[in-house]
Amino acid sequence: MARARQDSVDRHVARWSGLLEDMDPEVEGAVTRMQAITKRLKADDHASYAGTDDTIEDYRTLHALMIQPYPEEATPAQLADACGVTRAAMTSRLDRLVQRGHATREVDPIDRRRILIRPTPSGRTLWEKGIEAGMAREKAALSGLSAKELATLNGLLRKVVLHLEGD
Amino acid sequence: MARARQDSVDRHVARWSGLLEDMDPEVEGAVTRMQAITKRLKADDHASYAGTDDTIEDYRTLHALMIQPYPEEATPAQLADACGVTRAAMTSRLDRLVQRGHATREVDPIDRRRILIRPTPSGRTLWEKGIEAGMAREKAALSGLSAKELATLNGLLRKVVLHLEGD
DNA sequence: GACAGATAGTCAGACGTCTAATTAATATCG
DNA sequence: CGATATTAATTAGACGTCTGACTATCTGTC
Repeated sequence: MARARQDSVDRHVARWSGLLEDMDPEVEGAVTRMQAITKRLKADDHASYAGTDDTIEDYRTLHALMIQPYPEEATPAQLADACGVTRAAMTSRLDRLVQRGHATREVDPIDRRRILIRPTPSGRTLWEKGIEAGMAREKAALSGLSAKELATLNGLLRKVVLHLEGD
Repeated sequence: MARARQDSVDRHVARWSGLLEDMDPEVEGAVTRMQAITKRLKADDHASYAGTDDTIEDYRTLHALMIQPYPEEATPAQLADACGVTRAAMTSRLDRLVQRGHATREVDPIDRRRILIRPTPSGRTLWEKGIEAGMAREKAALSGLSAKELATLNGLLRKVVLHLEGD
């Protein structure tokens, strides 16, 4: 089995493994690589909306709205949870989304504390375009792996996530 | 071989795989899991400096400073590259670091456009404390994997990074 | 039925980052 | 030698997020 070529993370880890004897290069490498990969994906996501009036956050909020259990209607709190941001952050996301005509805000007549968010046709269009392109970017990023390798990677990552979620 | 238990990502992917037939659950799962893991690590990093006057960015800048080829002396541009932020961001990081007495700024006498950054004793102390704790957090996050599994994960991630770096 | 507590959403202020413009010093070349 | 281009660092203004405070509405209990 041929030794894999070095990536930038190997060089990065090698540089300071000399200074710190109790560092585990495998831990450091895995963490640094996951950070590098997600950073790259994030940058690509943002870049894909450069030059448009919309943002990746617009898309992600709409995506959360579309896949709600009760589809195409949700409260800000539900969307915030689904997107992994605070409610305050969702308020400003929704400000932009409504202002650009991609969604509507409406007071829930049953519980007047709650606001119901619904996508408009233009919001639906934005989501449909975004989901295609987003899946293509993710697929391209992982296209260096075979189907079998990808499944193995995913299994190991699931194990890590299960551990982080406290079993 | 027992089927692995479901994590939150499995449930997340399952919810919208019904709506989108041309989604690859393995790709989506791997990407979402890497994002979840790095997000958690980031949150833990920030939390570990809560209640102190210092931040994880202070630590990371100092870390870059310590592992420079020419140790313990670097320009803002070198630190920005090492930390993966812009020079503008490094300027404000250094403002805080210098203001809190963890580093010094000095004009390079040879090329007076350049600034030389050096850690102070308190900066060195902050780095030493941070590196221990940081490695412990990373180790804990990946402690659900055996040494062999971790090596396999790392090999697959290296392959992805090499692909992203254009071979 | 009134009132204390919980809950939904928003607002205010801070933080860290980004891009683009600016200032200062050095390099290059006719 | 002087004009121009390049390079290093900073500044200005925007963005998205966060925490914590605030308003409005609903719930439960006496």
